[in-house]
Amino acid sequence: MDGATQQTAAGRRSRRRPSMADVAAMAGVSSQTVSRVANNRSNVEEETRQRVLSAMRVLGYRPNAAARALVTDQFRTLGLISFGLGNFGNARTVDSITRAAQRAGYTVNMLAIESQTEQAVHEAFGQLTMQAVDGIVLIEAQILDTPALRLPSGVPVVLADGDVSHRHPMVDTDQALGARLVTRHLLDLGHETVWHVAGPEDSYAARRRAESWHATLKEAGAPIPRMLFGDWSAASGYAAGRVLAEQPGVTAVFAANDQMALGVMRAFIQAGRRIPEDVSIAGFDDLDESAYFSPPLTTVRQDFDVLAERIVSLMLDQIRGGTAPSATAPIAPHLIIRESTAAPPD
Amino acid sequence: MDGATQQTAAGRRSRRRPSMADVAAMAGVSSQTVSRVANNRSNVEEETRQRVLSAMRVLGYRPNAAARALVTDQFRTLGLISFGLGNFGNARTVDSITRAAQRAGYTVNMLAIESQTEQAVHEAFGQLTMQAVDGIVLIEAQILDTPALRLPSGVPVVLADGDVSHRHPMVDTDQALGARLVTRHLLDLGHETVWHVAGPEDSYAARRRAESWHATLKEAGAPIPRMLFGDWSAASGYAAGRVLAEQPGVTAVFAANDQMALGVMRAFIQAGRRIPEDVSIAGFDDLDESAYFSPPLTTVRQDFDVLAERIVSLMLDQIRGGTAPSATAPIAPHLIIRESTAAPPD
DNA sequence: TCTCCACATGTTTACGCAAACACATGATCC
DNA sequence: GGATCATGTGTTTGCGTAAACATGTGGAGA
Repeated sequence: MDGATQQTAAGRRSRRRPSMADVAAMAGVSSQTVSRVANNRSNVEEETRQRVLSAMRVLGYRPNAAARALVTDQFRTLGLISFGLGNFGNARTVDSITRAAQRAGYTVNMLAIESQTEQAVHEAFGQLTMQAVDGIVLIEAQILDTPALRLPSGVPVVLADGDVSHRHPMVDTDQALGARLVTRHLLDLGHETVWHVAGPEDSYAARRRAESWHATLKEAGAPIPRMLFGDWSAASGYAAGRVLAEQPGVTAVFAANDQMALGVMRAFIQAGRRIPEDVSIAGFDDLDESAYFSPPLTTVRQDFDVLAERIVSLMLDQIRGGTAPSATAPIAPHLIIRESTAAPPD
Repeated sequence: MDGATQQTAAGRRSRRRPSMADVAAMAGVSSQTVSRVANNRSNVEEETRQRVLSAMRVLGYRPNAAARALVTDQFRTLGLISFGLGNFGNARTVDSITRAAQRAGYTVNMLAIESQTEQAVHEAFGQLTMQAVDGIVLIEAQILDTPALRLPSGVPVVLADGDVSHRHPMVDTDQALGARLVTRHLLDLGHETVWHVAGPEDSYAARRRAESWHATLKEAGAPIPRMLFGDWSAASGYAAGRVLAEQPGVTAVFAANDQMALGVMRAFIQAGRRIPEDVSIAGFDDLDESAYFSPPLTTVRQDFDVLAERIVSLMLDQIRGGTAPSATAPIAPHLIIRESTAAPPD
């Protein structure tokens, strides 16, 4: 009986991951010295260090992240709330943020939300603050300043491409400029006006692109066609494209992202309209793939890396300094002209 | 002087995030009762619970993840090592894993590695084990069993679409079956043989697709053309496509993923060859977008959700049970025939 | 009526680490 | 040659939480 108990205890003990104390015992030093070696402080004699290091190796020691974080009060992890990686623009953004964070020695803890409801954002936020993160990045969240959704304080937050908030630092792409560039480009080509397939109504980026398209047309005195809505997917672009392809007057379409532009192109081609001879199509994002569409897509290039760089540095400022950094100017995108746009047929 | 010190101390105290002790003091209960409320245990009187809850609200209390993890020994976070989200197939996989993990109450902590070198994988692994994770998922890592790269034990690991390992559970898509399906499809259409644009040489998935393509041709007694290599990107597919478009005999091409297939299609179209009348092109992955290429792409659909579901459940088995689960059968992909493939010209 | 038990709550402890402090030892300076 | 200092190491402590154990209360069952 006693033997069995012993064995169980031994089993349990050996299953337990080794701690500093175990390493210390084996190396014949204090656990504090082990700590010094683990954090490679300079004030440890070389011979001692080697002894500790080899004890670590033998025991397979790994520092316990929880204990360390409890003392240092940091995890070197950023929380990230986004709408999932299905949307390529999102995926690119998240990719860039991950890399930027990594360069700063941080990893990224992801949480995807399905919908843009206050409820969903709030829940995600709650879950993430209970997670081991030092700060939270919110992508494309536009409903933060509603009274119902008060983001809990005490956690550094950075907003990217979302609604204006006076309570948190933000980073933004100049969506308006991008939309203006494409719209003008199409108008300058000689098109009487430009149709628009917008992103979902609850997306802030989509709204700003649409507003700017509208303003640009108005400035130019061009007629303003009714806007169509998609959900960023190629399928929704295709659906919108079919509607547009039935209207004979359509000669230029600006889709709010490249995926939808792809769908729009497909619909027109299927309807027997040539691009760009019969109709010009432009997108937004400039995915790596867009240059290989048939025809290659005229679009607006976003600099995801710069965006990510800024997000991370704003985050680190808050984590380290505690100061609220000033807002930075929005990042300017630029127009990439390819073969999907041309002068209208006469 | 004393006043200043006082103030500083007070400032510091107030800046500190409130702990259970603070909530307990305000609610006039012990901190253990606060803990019970926080974990909503049943054995707390309703009136007490409300008192604690409101104290939490007033103080803006959030549980400290580090302290909690130190005691419970779990973070409810999975580490994930992949090659970045630039590749859409990867992005889809990561997206599915994130969602599957979320359903199980876990978040995903990402780390992207640039290259498939032992060094990079090893470093990523090291960094992640020091992070606050309960287990680590490795996607497409094929060099794990080299003697130099011994994954540290003590951390649950699951391998996805990677090299065979006898030390860790794995989940796999049946790459060979997928490649066989497309190749056979093209052969059955009447093509004399099928060219192949493979993924990078160091990718296990790419290698298996290529091997299966080769075997299928051999079985059918078809001539085996020299294989071209890409890096999964549309640009590399385009480069390969230009080479192929110069060879007049090419009537059918199987690209190892949809992005490269897009590039190949572009190259052929640019060379004045019609798809599928002059040449058939097929891909692998079935991105949502592939149905909207011009023409829509014949490809192999991978079920990323099932893959993710299995990965996560294998992970949880290890975390909870500690048992090494048996290997599951590879996930069968299936062929999606669209308009990019047809009988060869006569 | 007394015992026993369910229930609400409090007290003590351990988790693993790093900061703060203490203490030797030997070199360096006037 | 004693004061001063840098260097390597050990000891003590506290971070915030949840488990384990302890206590007190009231009601059910004999």
